[in-house]
Amino acid sequence: MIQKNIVTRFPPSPTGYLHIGGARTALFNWLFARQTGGKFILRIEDTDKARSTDEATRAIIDSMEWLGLDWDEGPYFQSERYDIYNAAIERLLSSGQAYHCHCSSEDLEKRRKSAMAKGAKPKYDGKCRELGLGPAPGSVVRLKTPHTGTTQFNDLIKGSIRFNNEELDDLILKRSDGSPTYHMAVVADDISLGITYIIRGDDHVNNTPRQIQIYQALGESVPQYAHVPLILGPDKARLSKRHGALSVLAYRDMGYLPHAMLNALARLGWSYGDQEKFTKEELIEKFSLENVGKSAGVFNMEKLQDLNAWYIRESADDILAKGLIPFLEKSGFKNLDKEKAKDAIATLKIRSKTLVDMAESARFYFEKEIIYDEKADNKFLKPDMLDLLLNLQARLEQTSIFDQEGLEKTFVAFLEANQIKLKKVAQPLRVALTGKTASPGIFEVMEVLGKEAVLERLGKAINHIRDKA
RNA sequence: GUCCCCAUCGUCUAGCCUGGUCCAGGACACUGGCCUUUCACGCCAGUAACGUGGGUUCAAAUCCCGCUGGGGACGCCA
Repeated sequence: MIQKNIVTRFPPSPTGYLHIGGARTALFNWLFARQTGGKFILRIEDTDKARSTDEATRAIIDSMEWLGLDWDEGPYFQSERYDIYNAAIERLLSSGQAYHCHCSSEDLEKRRKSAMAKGAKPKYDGKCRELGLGPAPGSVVRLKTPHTGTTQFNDLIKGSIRFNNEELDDLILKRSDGSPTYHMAVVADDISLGITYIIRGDDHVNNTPRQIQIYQALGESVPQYAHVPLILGPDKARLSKRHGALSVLAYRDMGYLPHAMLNALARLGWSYGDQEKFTKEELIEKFSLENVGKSAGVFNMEKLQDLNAWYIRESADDILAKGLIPFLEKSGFKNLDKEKAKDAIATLKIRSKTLVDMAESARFYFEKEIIYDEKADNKFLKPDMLDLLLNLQARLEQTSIFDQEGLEKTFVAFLEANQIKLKKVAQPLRVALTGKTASPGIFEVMEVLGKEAVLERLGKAINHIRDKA
């Protein structure tokens, strides 16, 4: 499998954000290139001027960068490469492999419809094929394709795929406005960039024989193809906007780690035995087109979430801090104490599914004033706890060692003296310190908060209980 | 409609090429239990699938054919 000079590419059209299907295609191309020591090229297919935007280009690049999919060349912009396409069209024209066609698009549309109505495949009828017409305003250039025989290729994922040439028609290479069509631009670009492996979505299978015919007409060697099955929505229909969050960047904003995303994307359609989790290095080492499945799959958000939770647990605190702080800032906590944030993260990481989640549960650490959850307040901050809490307050005031170990010792003594179980004070204290009934371990919370804040919050809770009585 | 592709638990998948070791394995989700200062984590257990009909064979999830179902493509979009 290790070959030199392997070149792959990812060619999104900047008509929208990068969605998870595109991201997976990019990932597979990237993995294949990295694994073989080849090159990975980014090319922006912006020949459709009406629909392409700079904003979309930006979003695609941001997404790639967030995922860590770096490219060796590019981004190339097709809109800047018309010379290459025009040269190819000229070559085809002068060798008689292409011809000028004067049929109008309205006319063609009519003929397509009537063919469909008759139950035939709507294809160009070849009206201008043998007319030997020259260029004219409004005319296009078409490829003169073979009518007989078959066009076949060996797909690296799906195996041998064969089309009867009579199914294919004379596709347009150059539009009436002079711009190249998608097929022409892709093939000319892939030739000029030396692409050897084309890994793309399943929806291009039908385009492949047409593109192969262009390679053949140009006398160029055809690259290897690998068509990756599409990603479907939960309703098994093709993924679309109505399925919700599709943009890669949306997952970033929901607090997913890029590596979790990468791992989830890789495992959608590809597998390596029973292994579920892969480092980037393992992905590069173990990926293979051979192990990409043939059938379309549904993107499983729950699995992504599980993966994300796992990677959060595994990540170092300072790395998580970098990711988390923007989310905390977004919810209004500016100029945070980074050390405290790191300590907070250490207590939160095993119980957070996403960074958004974590930022939410971290609030109490940074909040000036604890707001008690109503139910928690009613259940645990009751007058009959007053004596015990006062007793605890007194004892904590005497305590100088405020780390988990020291606190545990203090509590053991305190519990023994009062003949109670930890359970009895832990919940009221938790509510006093965090406002909620669920939080990290009580000693962890106390250590991160520090003696001063603990006593302050405990004091407030005591006053709050007194107000009730 | 025509062409192309696909078909294992709810979902992602292993197994299929090289039939027997598969009354089908893993993961997520779900259910129950254990652990426990709460919530989690962790651990243990459980529910759950070879679309269907035929053929080949001593033997089929695995090979062949039909059917059904799903997806994709049929643009001067990419």
